[in-house]
Amino acid sequence: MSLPADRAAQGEALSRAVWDVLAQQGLEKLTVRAVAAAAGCTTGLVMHRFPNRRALLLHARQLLHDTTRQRVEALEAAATSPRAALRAVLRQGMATDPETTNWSIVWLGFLAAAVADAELIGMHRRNNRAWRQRLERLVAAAATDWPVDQVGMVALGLIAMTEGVAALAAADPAAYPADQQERMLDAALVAYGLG
Amino acid sequence: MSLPADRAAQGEALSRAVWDVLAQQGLEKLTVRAVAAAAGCTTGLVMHRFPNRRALLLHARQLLHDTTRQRVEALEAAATSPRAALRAVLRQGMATDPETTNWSIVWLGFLAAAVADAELIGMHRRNNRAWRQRLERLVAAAATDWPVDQVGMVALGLIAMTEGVAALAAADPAAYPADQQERMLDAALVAYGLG
DNA sequence: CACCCTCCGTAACAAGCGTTACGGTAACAT
DNA sequence: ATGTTACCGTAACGCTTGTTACGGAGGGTG
Repeated sequence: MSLPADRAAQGEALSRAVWDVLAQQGLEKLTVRAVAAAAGCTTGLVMHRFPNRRALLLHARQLLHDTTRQRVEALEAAATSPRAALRAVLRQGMATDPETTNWSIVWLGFLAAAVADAELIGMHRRNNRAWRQRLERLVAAAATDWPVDQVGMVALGLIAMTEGVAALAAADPAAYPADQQERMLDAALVAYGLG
Repeated sequence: MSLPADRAAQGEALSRAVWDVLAQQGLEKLTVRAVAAAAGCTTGLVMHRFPNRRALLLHARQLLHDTTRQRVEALEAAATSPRAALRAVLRQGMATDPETTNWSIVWLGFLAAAVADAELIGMHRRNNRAWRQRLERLVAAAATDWPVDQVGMVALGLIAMTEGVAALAAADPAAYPADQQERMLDAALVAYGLG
């Protein structure tokens, strides 16, 4: 018989295949056949697991969010101070190694795909707002005496900066090496009074 | 007879149609037929003007860069001080109105399309490096006594922040209204000592 | 052994894609 | 008026796409 765990594991593997195709071949080549090939199966399995292509993309998008959330929560729990937690969480949002670079490319691909898909853009907004709230909480914990306005503006500046440098570094890794991104982040934290 | 200006104007109109389709329908629907429909002509004209779809995209991508460069140079020339020039140039890079929001979506679409296209990614890198040099020059002019390292880090932070907030605001305009972006920019400039 | 049910690979389908070839139209030259 | 040339709309081609339907393989159950 087929345990639900098996089906879930297959869905996860297919979602990972979606990420791979998106990172290596781009959104235009993100076809059901390409995903099946990347997962080492046929299109039959894919279409038996998901009702259609969109459902596959939606699942992969949500799994991407859940995965990064788990990773971020682990970083947050392991940090020794509020400022260390803030820096660790921001750091993983940049593209400082092949792994995070891949995630940034995949993130960009989903964002581009969301332009014409109401459900995808809805997921992006939910996830991004949660992400923003998390960072506002981290900034508030790192600067307990700040007014709410300042917390919001600084959190927004830090979110935008890391998101932006991740995209830039993903598109041109040679021009945006890891140490420059880290020094940029530290310079911003110091400038905001969070160093 | 057909002056070269006519052909150039047609190429420009088709490129604008590419932007429209990219902004309103997304990369996946960016077909030759959709571009022709947006331009009010048939696929025949498109394929007589450009050898193939890729050439059309490359032309539209380069024209996007040239257009923004012209706009930025006008802003820079009209500024009354180095700091005003820096702020004006950074400001237009965000998504603070429907026009700049559209440009941000188009920019994202081209970036996503560049993942699988060596020539598109090459254009992106050339243009982005020129953009970065421009901002380093503006930051250096606004803070004449800074060491080169600091100029580079601050310029990078500002570029990444505006690029990032443009993407976020394009994907979720309600959550990132124009005044929040502006206040975020001002807060960052003040924090960096460029207010 | 026979039966059945689940799973999934294979093959086909219509639709949409980029691209090509043809044919008509309008303007200019003679 | 007639021939020539440039321009571009129309229609078709082959290919790839998402999706569907069929059929076989494998393991429980009587």
